[in-house]
Amino acid sequence: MNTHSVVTRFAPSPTGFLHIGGARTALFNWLFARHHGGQFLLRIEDTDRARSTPEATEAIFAGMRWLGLDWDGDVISQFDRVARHAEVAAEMLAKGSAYKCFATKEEIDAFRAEAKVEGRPPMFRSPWRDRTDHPDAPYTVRLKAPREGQIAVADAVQGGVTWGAEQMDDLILLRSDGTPTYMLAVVVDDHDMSVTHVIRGDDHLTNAARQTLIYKANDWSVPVFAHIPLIHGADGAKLSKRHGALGVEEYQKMGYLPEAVTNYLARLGWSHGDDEYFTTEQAIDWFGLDAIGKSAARFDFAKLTNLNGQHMRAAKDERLLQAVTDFAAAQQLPPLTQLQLSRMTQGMPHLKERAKSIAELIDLSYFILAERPLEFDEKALKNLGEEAIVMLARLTERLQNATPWHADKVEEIIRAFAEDEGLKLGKVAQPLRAALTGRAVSPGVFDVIEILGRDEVLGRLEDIRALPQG
RNA sequence: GCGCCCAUCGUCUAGCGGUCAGGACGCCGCCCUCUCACGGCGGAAACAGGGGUUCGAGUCCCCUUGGGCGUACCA
Repeated sequence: MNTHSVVTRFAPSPTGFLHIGGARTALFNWLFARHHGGQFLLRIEDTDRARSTPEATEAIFAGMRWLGLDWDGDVISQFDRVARHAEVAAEMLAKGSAYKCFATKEEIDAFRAEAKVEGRPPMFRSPWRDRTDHPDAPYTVRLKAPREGQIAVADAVQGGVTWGAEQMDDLILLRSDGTPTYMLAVVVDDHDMSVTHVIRGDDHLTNAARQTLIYKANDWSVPVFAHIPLIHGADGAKLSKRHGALGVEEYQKMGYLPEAVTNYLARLGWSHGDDEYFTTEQAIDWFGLDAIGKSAARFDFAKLTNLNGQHMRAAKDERLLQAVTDFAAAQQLPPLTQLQLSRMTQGMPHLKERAKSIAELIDLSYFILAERPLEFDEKALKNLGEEAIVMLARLTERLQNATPWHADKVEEIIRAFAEDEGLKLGKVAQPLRAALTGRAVSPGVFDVIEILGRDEVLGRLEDIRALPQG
């Protein structure tokens, strides 16, 4: 074990569910830590008391668990650390790397308004930066940012990025009510947690520069930054609910497998040669910051769905069965009966070949889940005309004597029947499928027959005689 | 406005000076076939534009255009 080499963290604010973008950020941090045998920490950025909720925190935990992103150690609450943040601010004040600013919100607003009119940068320049007189009034603690030179960030993904010092303002560390700002809290927490690699969305790139200033002011070592490109919607615009910026639990409800979501997310912005389909273990094996691209990716449900189909086909039957029951529970469907469960188990090898999601698999399982008499969809009905029903009645007689009741035996009988009737197999199989499944699409009829069992098959064949014609 | 980032098929991407610009999803056609799916074979489909550098540019530099992000006593 090499726990000291790499420490990453995921630091969501608990203001909503774990959306897909956050999930990918978490995934990258997790993959990187696991690849290096390091630690992956979880910190909840709950300093915004008004917007943070315990439900959201719970949703984030649930989402990460579902994806299999396990974190090390205890979850850190940023809010619990406000005293520590204030302490660091006090130290900076004492060292002179920060100062008390007595400017009021109104004064700052006025400054900005004036700057805009005069075409100057809207960055506030506090008059209190170099003053030593301290009125008895509320104040904020500001960083005394360098006014000259360059500030550089060596980003593992973006490369070297520099800003002129004139682009940096004296950002607020502590608000006038004494609470820390995000900028201070993140740096202090990451430092205290010994985070070595900060992997996050590239919307934070400029924050990296400002945060670097805080690290330097405290003589702390700066972590490796890796700003990964954001995910966009299918139309290239910012990801919204319409596009898939849903909570990860929504993906579960749509019937996606976590390993497929993980696979897809990993491929968004990261690549390993031409590999498209891979397991989470392989992703851990292969993952590295150097193979992360710089441009934003669009979310594509079609590809996710395809990957999901591949993962379903590769999944063990029992795992899929579990996913089915979980899915049913999540959808608040009635739990499966013993009979349904056993038929489902038997049918799984045939079902999973055809479904690209758990939802589709369940839909395809209608013939397993339904009770007699079946409901027939339109396409099934088209296969059950008068002639077909009479034909199936003749077939039923032969089927009754099938022994053993196995797909192979049944196939033998049906093929012989078709030949005797002078019909192509399809002319028999399609009506038969319709009669047995209520649909025009299903696993192979011979398999369907074996799964359903003699009594059920014969029963269903009898049922269709009652079908109204016309 | 200012700053920063980005730009290869519709989409995800490979490419790291010399390739017929490769793969995957999706799409189209054919095959397999009891339906569907799987699988197999084939096809259409891209280096945003313009300047340089170089014997040679998708690859390096500059500009334009188009996107994105940031510019809070939010995180």
